[in-house]
Amino acid sequence: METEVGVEGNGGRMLLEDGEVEKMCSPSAPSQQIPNPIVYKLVRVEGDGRLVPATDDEVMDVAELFLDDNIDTDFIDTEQSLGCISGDEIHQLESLGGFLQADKLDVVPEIMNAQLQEPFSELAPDFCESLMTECGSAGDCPDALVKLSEDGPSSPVASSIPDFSKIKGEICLDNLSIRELHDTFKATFGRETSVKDKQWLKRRIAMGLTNSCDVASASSFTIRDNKLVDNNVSCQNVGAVIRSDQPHEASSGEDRQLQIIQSSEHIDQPVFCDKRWRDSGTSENPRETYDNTEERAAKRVRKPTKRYIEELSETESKEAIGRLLAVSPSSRPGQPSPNSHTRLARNDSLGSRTVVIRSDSLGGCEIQIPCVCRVRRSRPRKNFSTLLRFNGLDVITTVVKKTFEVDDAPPDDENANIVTKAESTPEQSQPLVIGTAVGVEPKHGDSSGDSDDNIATVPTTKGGFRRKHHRAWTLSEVIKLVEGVSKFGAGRWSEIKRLSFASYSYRTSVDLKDKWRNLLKASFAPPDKGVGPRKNAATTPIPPTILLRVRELAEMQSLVRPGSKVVGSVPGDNGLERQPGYL
DNA sequence: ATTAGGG
DNA sequence: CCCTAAT
Repeated sequence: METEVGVEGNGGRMLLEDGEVEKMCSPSAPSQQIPNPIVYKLVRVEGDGRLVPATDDEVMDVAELFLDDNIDTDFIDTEQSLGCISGDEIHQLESLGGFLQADKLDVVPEIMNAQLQEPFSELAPDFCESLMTECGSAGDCPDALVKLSEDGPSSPVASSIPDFSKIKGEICLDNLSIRELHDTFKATFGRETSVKDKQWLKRRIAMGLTNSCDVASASSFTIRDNKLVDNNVSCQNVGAVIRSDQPHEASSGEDRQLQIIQSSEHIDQPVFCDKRWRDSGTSENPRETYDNTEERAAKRVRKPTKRYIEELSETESKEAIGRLLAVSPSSRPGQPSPNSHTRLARNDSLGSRTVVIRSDSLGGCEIQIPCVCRVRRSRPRKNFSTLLRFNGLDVITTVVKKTFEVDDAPPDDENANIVTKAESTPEQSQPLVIGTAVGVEPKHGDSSGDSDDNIATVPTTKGGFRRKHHRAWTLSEVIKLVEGVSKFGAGRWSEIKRLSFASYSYRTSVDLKDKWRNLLKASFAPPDKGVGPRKNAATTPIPPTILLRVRELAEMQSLVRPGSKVVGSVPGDNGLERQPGYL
């Protein structure tokens, strides 16, 4: 999809050291009609604080997050108008000064919702329209959303580059006229503003200059050598806001992160990821000082509706679902639910993250398919772990791995094998829905009755989130195991797994090994003092025959194995009489 | 990646 | 079942 939605007119321009992103953000054609376009651009913050244009994969990653709503809808609360990353990264963000505007990150889903509130509805209806069209029909939103014109036909609007040379020396905002304030604003932020509120302008400029919101009383600044000198308010990293010929040496974050930069004319609100913005009192809230008019900019925006999410998801995964349904004929007559449906599942175990899960009926078994429908072409960047969250309170450092881990709730039934992890790598375990070889035969009419428990991820006491809960071994599984061992020998568990447990995707080779160990123990252990009823029926009683067989096999194995711990036992001696050769 | 063994 | 160490 070569749609270009990233357009930029007079909007903010990011200050990237080598202008690379600037190039990428060069306005595309529609910018003439759309005075207030919105630009999303992904950049990565290098360890030295430099910004590096995001790679396609990163872009895709973020796009997925948008679609998947893994960035919780909470963040859509723009009331806070703050997007914060995490405490550790605040510095970096601060160093980016007024050029990070994250408070409208949700604008994309919003826009596509077509039920926009100001200012977007008035801003760029065409833009919205095209977005909707693109996403609705093509079902390829990620690309459409983030695809930025890398070779925009138009030339960059030079005037939108902040130019601190214009505000050299001492300035006193109080003495400036609206017009001068506008100029200063532009010099500070690199874009025009139409706001006529002097107070607001002053605040904004002050904040821009100081990279702080503690500008309650500050109105005089001295700019020298592109640096803010000696003003009353805290001002770290002012240099970062100022265009400089030298690379940013802003912060010293170790991690590279993806960050989303967005700017829009009507959001004249630089975002400082600083608690002060939130915590500051009423008079400190920039929104409130700018609350009175039709020009009110960043207004609270609605969350994307469920419907939106669903539809989007539907489009995205329709194909995959279709495949799955095609290869998985209904095998359980007892169950109705012919129609697939989706539902929105919310997983609050991990900091209230919303996960969209599609529930579908496959062969009578409900299968949950996380709507992560885009197949990543390559692995994400190693440290791509920090994502934005826009909830006023918290900052989230969402590790992508964990984000998707939740989705990794195997169907836990015979159909489990149709949902597999592709590209499962240690660093990244994003489950992908793919149609796999389903040449599997659930033939054993045996009671593989555990087919329908919905086992999901289980949070561990401390940090981790472990997957399965417990899956009782069925008799048929045990038998298969025993058979496998007899065929391939104990220890060849990966073999057994592959050849005998192909249809039990949830049993790993380790599981097999463990189970065998247990079987062994059981088989050699005293034959159960059959004292009355087992209170714990949980333990599937293993038929003595099986146990016997296990013992046989164990002995054989021990013979063959180098353990040679075997006592005077001759090959062929089905040492049923012999007792445990514990090893 | 697989296996073995302990927890 | 999980984790880890050793292959």
